[in-house]
Amino acid sequence: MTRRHEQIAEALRTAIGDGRHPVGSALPSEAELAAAHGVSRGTVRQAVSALEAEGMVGSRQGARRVVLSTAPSQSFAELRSFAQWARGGGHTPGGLVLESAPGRADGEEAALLQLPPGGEVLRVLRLRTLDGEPALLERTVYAGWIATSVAELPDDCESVTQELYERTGLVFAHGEHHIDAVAAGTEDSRRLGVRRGSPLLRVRRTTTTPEGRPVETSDDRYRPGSVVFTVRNSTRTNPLVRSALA
Amino acid sequence: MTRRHEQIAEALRTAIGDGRHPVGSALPSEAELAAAHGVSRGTVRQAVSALEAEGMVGSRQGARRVVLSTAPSQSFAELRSFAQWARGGGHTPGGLVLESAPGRADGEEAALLQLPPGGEVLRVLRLRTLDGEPALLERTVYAGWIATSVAELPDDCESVTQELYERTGLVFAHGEHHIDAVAAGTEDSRRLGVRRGSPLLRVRRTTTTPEGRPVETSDDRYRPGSVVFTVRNSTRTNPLVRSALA
DNA sequence: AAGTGGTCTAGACCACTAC
DNA sequence: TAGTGGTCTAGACCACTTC
Repeated sequence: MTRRHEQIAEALRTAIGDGRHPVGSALPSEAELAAAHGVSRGTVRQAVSALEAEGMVGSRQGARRVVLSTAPSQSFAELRSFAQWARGGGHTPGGLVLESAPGRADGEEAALLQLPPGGEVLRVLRLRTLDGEPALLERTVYAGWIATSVAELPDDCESVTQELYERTGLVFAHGEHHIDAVAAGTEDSRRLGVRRGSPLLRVRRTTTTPEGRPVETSDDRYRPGSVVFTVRNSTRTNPLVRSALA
Repeated sequence: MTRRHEQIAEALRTAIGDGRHPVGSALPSEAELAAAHGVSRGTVRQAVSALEAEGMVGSRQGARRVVLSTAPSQSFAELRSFAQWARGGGHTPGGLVLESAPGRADGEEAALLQLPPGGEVLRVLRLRTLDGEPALLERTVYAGWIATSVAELPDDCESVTQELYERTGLVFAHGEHHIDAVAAGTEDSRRLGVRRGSPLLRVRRTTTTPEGRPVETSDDRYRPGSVVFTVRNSTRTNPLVRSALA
């Protein structure tokens, strides 16, 4: 990484992580950091604002920045790719395609994927495991233009994200996630090994390319006790919205 | 608002919202926006990076920014305060304290609130309603130093956040939220009017002041079908983490 | 080749905090 | 009152996309 602001951010993350800046303590001033790293104040501000977006430090005009958390940094890749996330946490991911069939988009799917009504899609039902235990059931709908490549993947493909990137150069860059809780249906309970009606964490998501072109939309159901989602936010960074249903 | 970059961001949000920049279209270049608003490029970049953090636009080096979504902006205040959030969406919030009792922090609570083991806390059980319907059950633990002020609030206080601000000047600035799904227990089901064992969305959160001092930690359980959480993210902005349980 | 966003500099002034 | 972060300017060069 040759970018100075990213180097400085990484140095600060390390210093916070190993206790040189404990939670509750004040960070050096921007001027001090600029002098220490031999850069301008603007570059230092780029670095600390990254930490602020990650929720690791807080700031108030007139006072020094405060360390809020020592937690490691997050990554979109980890959120998007089950396999990358699992390996990053020291777990072993697994995947198995249970069903895969071409079809036509219904009204909602067409809107989410920005396809014409009745456009071609590929529906895939995939079971994901964590250390050998069923963790979530994915019902994914892929837009027609990527369907052929997805259909060619092996059934036990561990990381769809990585395979698609290597085969087609496709990059996932943006995502929208809706989180709620539902009761396990018949298929959910059979596939995940839980009782019918037991609580599942549902995440409905749509992912797009860097250009904003939708690639897939999915309904993921997590077995309780296997996974927790965490959001860290501040007055300045507002990643999460709570929405009421109609 | 006298800040130029915030004015420009708001103008862009409006333009995107009313269709002058449809989803998928390109935004004007930074140079054009700077000229149009009579500011430097740096100020324009502050404005568009706010939209990027909100997930409304995407960007790639060398190409113009792309509109990803027309959704309105989000706010930490809305996430933190049930009442503010509800009113913003045109709903009527209600609140009722069911139980309130002083106590001593157990190990986990002491750690979350940065109190000594056995430190004084105030435990409050509160039912929140949306348009008259039970929406969530809050089990909140307040740090001792704010407990007196909380205990003085009326039982049917609509917005705890706002009342505490007006009475003590306390501001909530940072939060960490852990989201999963659980089955309704006996008390949950009675208070929320759902069957025992039915799925609830659980959010465990800790909130701190701008200085990073923890104020409260809470276990909130949402009735299914009443509320959805939404996260929008990008390669660049990483608000959400998925964590496996031990 | 021209345009665009990403990075970086070296200043300036202001609002707010801490003492 | 001195220090600090928030805002803003007016440049510069580079990597990348688009044509």
